[in-house]
Amino acid sequence: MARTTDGSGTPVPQRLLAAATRLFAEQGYDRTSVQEIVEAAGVTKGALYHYFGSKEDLLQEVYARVLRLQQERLDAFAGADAPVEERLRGAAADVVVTTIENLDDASIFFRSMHHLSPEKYKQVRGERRHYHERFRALIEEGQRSGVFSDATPADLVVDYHFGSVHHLSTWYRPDGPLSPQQVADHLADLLLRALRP
Amino acid sequence: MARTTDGSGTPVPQRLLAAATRLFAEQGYDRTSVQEIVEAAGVTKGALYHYFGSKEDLLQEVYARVLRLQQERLDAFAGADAPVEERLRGAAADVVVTTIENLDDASIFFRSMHHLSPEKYKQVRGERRHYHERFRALIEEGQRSGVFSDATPADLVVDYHFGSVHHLSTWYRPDGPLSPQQVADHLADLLLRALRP
Amino acid sequence: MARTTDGSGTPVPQRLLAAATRLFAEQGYDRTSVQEIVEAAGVTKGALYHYFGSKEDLLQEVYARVLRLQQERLDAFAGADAPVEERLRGAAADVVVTTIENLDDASIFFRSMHHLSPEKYKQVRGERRHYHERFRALIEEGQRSGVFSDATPADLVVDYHFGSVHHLSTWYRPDGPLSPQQVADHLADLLLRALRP
Amino acid sequence: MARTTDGSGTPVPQRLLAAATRLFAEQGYDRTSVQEIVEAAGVTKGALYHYFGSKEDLLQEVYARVLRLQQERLDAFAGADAPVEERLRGAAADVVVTTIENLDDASIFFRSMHHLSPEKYKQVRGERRHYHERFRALIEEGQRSGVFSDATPADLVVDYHFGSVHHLSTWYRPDGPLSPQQVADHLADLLLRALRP
DNA sequence: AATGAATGAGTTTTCATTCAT
DNA sequence: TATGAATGAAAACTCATTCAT
Repeated sequence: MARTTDGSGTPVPQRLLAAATRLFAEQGYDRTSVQEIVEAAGVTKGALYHYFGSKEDLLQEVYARVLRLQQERLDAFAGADAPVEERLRGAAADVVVTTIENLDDASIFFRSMHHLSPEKYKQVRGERRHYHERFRALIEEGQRSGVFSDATPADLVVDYHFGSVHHLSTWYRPDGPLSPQQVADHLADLLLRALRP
Repeated sequence: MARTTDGSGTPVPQRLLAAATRLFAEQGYDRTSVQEIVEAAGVTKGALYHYFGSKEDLLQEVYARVLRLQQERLDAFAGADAPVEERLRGAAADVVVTTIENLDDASIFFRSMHHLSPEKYKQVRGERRHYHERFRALIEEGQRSGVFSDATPADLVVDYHFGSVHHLSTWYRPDGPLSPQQVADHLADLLLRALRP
Repeated sequence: MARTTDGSGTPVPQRLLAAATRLFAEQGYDRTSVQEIVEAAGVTKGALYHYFGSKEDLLQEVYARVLRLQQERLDAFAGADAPVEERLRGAAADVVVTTIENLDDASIFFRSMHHLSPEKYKQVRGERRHYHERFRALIEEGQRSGVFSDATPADLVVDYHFGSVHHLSTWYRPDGPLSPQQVADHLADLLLRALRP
Repeated sequence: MARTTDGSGTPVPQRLLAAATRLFAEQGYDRTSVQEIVEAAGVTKGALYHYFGSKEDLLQEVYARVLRLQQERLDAFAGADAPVEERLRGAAADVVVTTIENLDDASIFFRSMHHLSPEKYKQVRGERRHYHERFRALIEEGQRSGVFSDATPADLVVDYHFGSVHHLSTWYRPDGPLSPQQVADHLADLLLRALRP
């Protein structure tokens, strides 16, 4: 019975994480008080500090979850058995779809990363860099094999694409004219067209 | 004379604005206290509140300045007497250069916009939309005349490019290998290559 | 036990309320800072805001207590089994005695009521009106039965009497020549003499 | 041209006093800022401090005006050539009428007196006491000659009546059913009825 | 595993007053 | 006679965190 004092049956730590994610996305990290989080999760402050060392830990947990998910998906697409342009297109479109499907996490990621303490920030940045490098390797592979133009450094191309991914949380609305998959296809298409030799 | 009590000769409001811009960019809006701003500007809190109604007004002033500047430059490029692909390339590269030259303003813009009160937020968004529409019109003009591919809606193309512009403040470092102009040329190039029919 | 960190054994909220009452009466609501209140109560600001939502809430609590007390006493006197002139005399004298015995509350009541926010003010006024109406009903009862003169509207008579009650905090001094009961008897006497047919 | 920079032709000090009176009555002394006063009067802060030494001086000026007026009127009524009950009735009714006609001044008087510094407060209290004594003398005169009952000390009777006068600003509304004169007649009547032997 | 009272340093903002001009 | 920039002290309130239970 412990850990699940409300009707939902969801364990307390997950309830806290879900509440924090929503509130951080809606109001920003600094504007969200610990009090609001525990109220939204239906627990008390003591419970939060029982499971998480600090408010910042909560934020880091959100990141950890997102990073893990995205890295797994990228690995799957990049390691597939298919021509490089198909693998890149698949990965580029997939990150768009999963970002849209977790827009809250994405908003938090790009808005609140700098609220982490230097050491945690460094760690997250490291994992992020690793992710980017995997993506870049895909582009370089295509450039070496002549499938992609090498007019632009692969680094810059990666930033060009991820810029548009970050930007999604600014403009994408679920009730807009395009489905997540349509947006993803368009953005992947733009990337591949830009890379045509 | 009362307006320039330190050696610089710079009027107090401008000193405050400069200090606030730097601090907001470095630490974020919420993490910057009014106390820090006035200390950096070498005045007292009373002086700040003599010129600005609130901390938020200071933030809005930063925006107003950036928006004004960018709108002016876009108008100049878009209205030039040249083929549409040259005008688009010029505008697309210019916004990258001026963004890099004012990276502080840009960081603030994309990170702290949501800290404005609803009404001020709406106003800034409105001006921003106007700016985007001017840019989109350029792309649509090229699509209609067949110079650009119309495979992707112009709206999405605009967001694709501005995503990368916003993203600059995340990765661009003045001591990196590329000059602002080189980055700008590469990004404009990617845009125009993606638009090739 | 956490609630009684000083020697007195009195719970923190009551200590705060007592300190606030005394200070509001002595200095007025606006002139009393939250800092002064918590110092007088021997706690910290955080503790105050743990129990009371705002400084204004503290003020309203003072009112609530007074209103409750006075309403109870009036009900007892008005509902007694005795001729109307005795019931009115009893009630009129009693409100004087209890006002003198709680002069601090009374000063606050008549000086600081208008410092409440419009909604809270309205609520207090409502309860106050209810109290006045009970008193007026007593006078009207006597007027109808011919025991009291009806030369003056009952409303005005109520205001006449309560004017003098409010006024007590301006002039009454515990070390003066008259005891609370003597003052009460005199004022009730004036009221009943004025009502003689 | 100096002293009358707006269209009204009213000298600046009087404009300031009028603005301050209205604002003090509406919002209370502490809640009214010097800035609000000068804006309402259409001048700047420097002008205010040119004419008045402090915000408190403004308050004292309001008092001085009221006290002077009321003392003059009381002297006229008390010194008239008429039976004492007519003189008392006249004075008692007159103070009600003039209070209603200057309700702003009255509100300020009874609410903000204690905001004066100790020395100014003492001075105003002194003048006020002098006024009360003149009124009391009238009652004592009637008591000695047997026209009024001496069951109640004259002091208390004065406080009884002035309590209701102070109270006027709490309940009297210009759009109510009774004219100032009617209210005055009723209250004077109550006083004299209470004093019947 | 969880409570909730209490802390104390921090926040933005207000304001009467001064003074060089 | 009047300006308005600037001061500096104080205001109410917030909040992440701790800890005895």
